[in-house]
Amino acid sequence: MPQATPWTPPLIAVAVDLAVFTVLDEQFAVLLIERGIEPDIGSLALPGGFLATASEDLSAAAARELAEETGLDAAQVHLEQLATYGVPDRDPRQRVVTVCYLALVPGPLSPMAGGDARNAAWRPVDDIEPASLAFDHATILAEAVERARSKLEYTTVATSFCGPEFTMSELRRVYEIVWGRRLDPRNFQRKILNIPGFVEATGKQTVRNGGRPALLYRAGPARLVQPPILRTRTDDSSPQ
Amino acid sequence: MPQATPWTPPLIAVAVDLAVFTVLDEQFAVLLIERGIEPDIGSLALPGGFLATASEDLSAAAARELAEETGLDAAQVHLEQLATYGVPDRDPRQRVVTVCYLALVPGPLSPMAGGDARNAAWRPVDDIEPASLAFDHATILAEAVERARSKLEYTTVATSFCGPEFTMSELRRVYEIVWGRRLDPRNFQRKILNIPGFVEATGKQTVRNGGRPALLYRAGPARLVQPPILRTRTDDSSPQ
DNA sequence: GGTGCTATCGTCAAGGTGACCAAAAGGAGG
DNA sequence: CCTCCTTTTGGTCACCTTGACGATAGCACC
Repeated sequence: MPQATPWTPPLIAVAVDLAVFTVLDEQFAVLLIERGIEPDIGSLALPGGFLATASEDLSAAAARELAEETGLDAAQVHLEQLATYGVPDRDPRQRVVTVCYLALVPGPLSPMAGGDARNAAWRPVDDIEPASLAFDHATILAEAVERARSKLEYTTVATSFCGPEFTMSELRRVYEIVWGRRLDPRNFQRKILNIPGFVEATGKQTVRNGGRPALLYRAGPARLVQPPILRTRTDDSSPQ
Repeated sequence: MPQATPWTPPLIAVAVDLAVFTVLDEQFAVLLIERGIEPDIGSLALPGGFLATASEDLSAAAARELAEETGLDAAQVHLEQLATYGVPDRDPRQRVVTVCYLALVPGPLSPMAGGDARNAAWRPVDDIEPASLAFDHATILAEAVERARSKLEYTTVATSFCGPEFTMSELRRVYEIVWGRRLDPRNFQRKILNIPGFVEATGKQTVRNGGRPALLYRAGPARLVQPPILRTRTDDSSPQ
């Protein structure tokens, strides 16, 4: 603790890491970069970096990194703090405390457009070998995946994976892909529509080739869902 | 991001703050200290401090602070990371990033025994004026209170507020006091006993003055509760 | 027009929940 | 010993949500 005597606290490098998720190509995917510098050169890692200056805000740094990697403005995506990781030897170079953020971005609209996409790529979370990740990013990624899955239960963030307008089927596919479970279309629609403020009808409907046109919705003002939409172990477990 | 050029990341003071909660005297209380040094001298604040050395682990620092303030070993209490706060001007002296931890300690057994209890005291959370708290601790405390309340819904941490053995009524009082709601004793007991691993019967029962003796339970191995125990807005809202 | 596909509405039984009655098991006081 | 009061515990019942699933609407293609 600080004293009147000239004791000064130790100074530490603070970084911000991002776990950016999307639903792309019928798969739950995360943005990973291939490291081009030591240590762990060649390994996969979550995008991130140190604070730019000693006075940069944490959330501002997260938004800056997100913009650099995906070209997306933080106002358009869901961005929240996940946790902070600071085991002393997690980086062999020096002591680094990293504040990790969770970002959910819409699917087809976000192929790293405008980002300085050196070697960043979307990877399906089910295909990632934990051992191929640098530092302690396997642990971070596992906690981020679980956070994202549970967030779908008691919040409306699933709409963050969709575009500004979406059908009930598209929203349901988000749940099915992220959870890896099949959901009944009729029960799902009943549940969503019974939650006040989850979605709002736009009045429009899709024009598609084959099948009845679907009504289009946009995200509503509600953020929390109570009671939650629980992922039960029933239903089919094959998402596709 | 780090380059091969001799760019070095800014170094920042990292602190650990604690939101230590207990159920004491039929009230939901948090441990606060009265600041003896500038800035915000005389204000109330969450206990905490800077990392002791540049190589101290974050959770180790939290456990050390907890032991200093309460004399409790971290193995006996529930201790989890809450969030990290790093707004640039939250401390007027210098840039400080603080990792806040949430601790839940048992009730009568923890009156700062053994701690260097300078001016630390339990304060009922309902009696705390937000403006009387230093720095951004009012925000931190509000989020910690909400985290603790919601944790009771989907985990078994409520047993952390009880002693090693407790009655169903004592456990129910924890929920009632933390949530500020009355709960039906019979429905509560049915719900708890239907959750596998929440509590285990000890076979013993209380010897008390008046009323039927209550069975004694201890905490079970379960940590997560599914489906959650929801705090509905029904029931009486007066906890006492 | 028939077929196939998707979306949407409705029905029904099973399980969980809140509200509440009733009984068990002790102490205090007459 | 009996009654009253207390607290704990077991049980019932109506209501709601949920999962499972039948049925219909609306469009494209052949």
